[in-house]
Amino acid sequence: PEPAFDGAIAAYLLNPGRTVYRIEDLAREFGLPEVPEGETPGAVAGRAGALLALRPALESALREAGLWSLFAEIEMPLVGILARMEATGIAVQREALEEMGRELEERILAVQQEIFQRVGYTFNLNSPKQLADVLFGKMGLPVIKRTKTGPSTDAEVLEELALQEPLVERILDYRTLVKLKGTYVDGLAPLIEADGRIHTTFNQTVAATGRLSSADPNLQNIPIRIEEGRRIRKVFIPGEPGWVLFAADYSQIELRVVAHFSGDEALLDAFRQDQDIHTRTAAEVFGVPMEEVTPEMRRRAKAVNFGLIYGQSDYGLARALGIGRGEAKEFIQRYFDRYPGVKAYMEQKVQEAREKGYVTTLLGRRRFLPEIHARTFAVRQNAERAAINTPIQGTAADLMKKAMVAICRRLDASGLRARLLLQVHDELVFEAPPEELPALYELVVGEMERALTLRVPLKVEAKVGRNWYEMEPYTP
DNA sequence: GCGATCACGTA
DNA sequence: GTACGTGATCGCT
Repeated sequence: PEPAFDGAIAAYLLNPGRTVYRIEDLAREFGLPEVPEGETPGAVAGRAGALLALRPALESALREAGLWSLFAEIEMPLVGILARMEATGIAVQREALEEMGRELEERILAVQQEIFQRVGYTFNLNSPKQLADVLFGKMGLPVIKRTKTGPSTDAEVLEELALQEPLVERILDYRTLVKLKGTYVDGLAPLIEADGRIHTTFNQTVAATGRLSSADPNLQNIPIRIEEGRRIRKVFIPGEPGWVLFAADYSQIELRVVAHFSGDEALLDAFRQDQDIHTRTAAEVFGVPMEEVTPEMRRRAKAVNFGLIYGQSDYGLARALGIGRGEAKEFIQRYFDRYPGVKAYMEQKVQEAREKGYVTTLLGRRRFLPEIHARTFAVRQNAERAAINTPIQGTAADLMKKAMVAICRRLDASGLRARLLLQVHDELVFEAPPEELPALYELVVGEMERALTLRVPLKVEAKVGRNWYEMEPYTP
């Protein structure tokens, strides 16, 4: 049975930047009588009473803010959907996970040995401080950048140092292996429950942009980019014999949202023609036909497109591409020359945040940005980037949530046995009997593509596999 | 045991 | 440059 009202979710929509949802605090905020704190029967009863009184106050506030339909038609129905996803969980091959652990352990010991041998003594390789002493003290390597407490030893720094000291490459290997074993093998193993499945918690009131988050464990950050880590996905399997995993993900959802909001002709055109967006951007920015775009040009254009979503600065783009600020500034300049609608859109969002104090998504979700008026430049700039990014990231979240509600409603009515397991921001993961795939595809891809009508088509790509590693493109 | 810090995984 | 969560270390209580 679906809950009718959740005070925390109401409070989240009214201000998604809040971090606590204590009834005592909400009561004060909405002008109710003071509620006693503590765990005495009186305090507990007081909170129950206050929550009852809060309901009409929160409901009126939602209506006044134009958030009622988002609350009633998307967020509340989603509560039950997420609860079911959590209860269902995802099956994990314990044996395979443990085998990966043993293999990683072996490799870690070997790499560690090699490093200690070269350094001449042992130390705690997991301590950035001790590592810094070795690299910048004993070995006399140059400090590339600093954290607030000392020299930085992050991957970016180590990659640069590796050019002059091969040992550093081994330290990078060590970091990768330890991360995989610690977070994804030793971290996940104890969370496999008696049913052979891992049950995450989807948090619906944490992310200020409207996204979900996943914790205990976080199943939204399972490695995929690097092959080494990607292998972790092999242990995530369908929970019924003969079943498969089915995934559907939005293609370039955030840039499509930018195209919709900005109305920029070139961007709209690119998506209407279903072009490779990074290649098209490279062609525009470098002034060549799409056929003549080189991999390097595309790589740079891709960074510009990402930067765009994040509210790019010349400084940030320069860092991402490892180029000078002047050159980065030129790229951005050229981008805005070719995509003037995007430039105008970004300026408009910052202005809106200044005037109204908040920005909104397509479905009216709002995020307050009080720091848009900060006296400190860096703090203010951060708020300006959030003003640009939130409507984009948040609208993508709106779309996905709306699709999830529609999909689950239809799935329930369909008699299909397929189950929704995970949401990873722009992707949904199901387990299903293979014979249901054609119907599941139509249902899921159809609802995702038609969740909202934008000025550009929404594109969804489907994949199927015997585990979360072996996912191959699927069309019925 | 707790919190800050650093580092690093995802979209 | 956006948004998250987790693990190890380290200094503190």
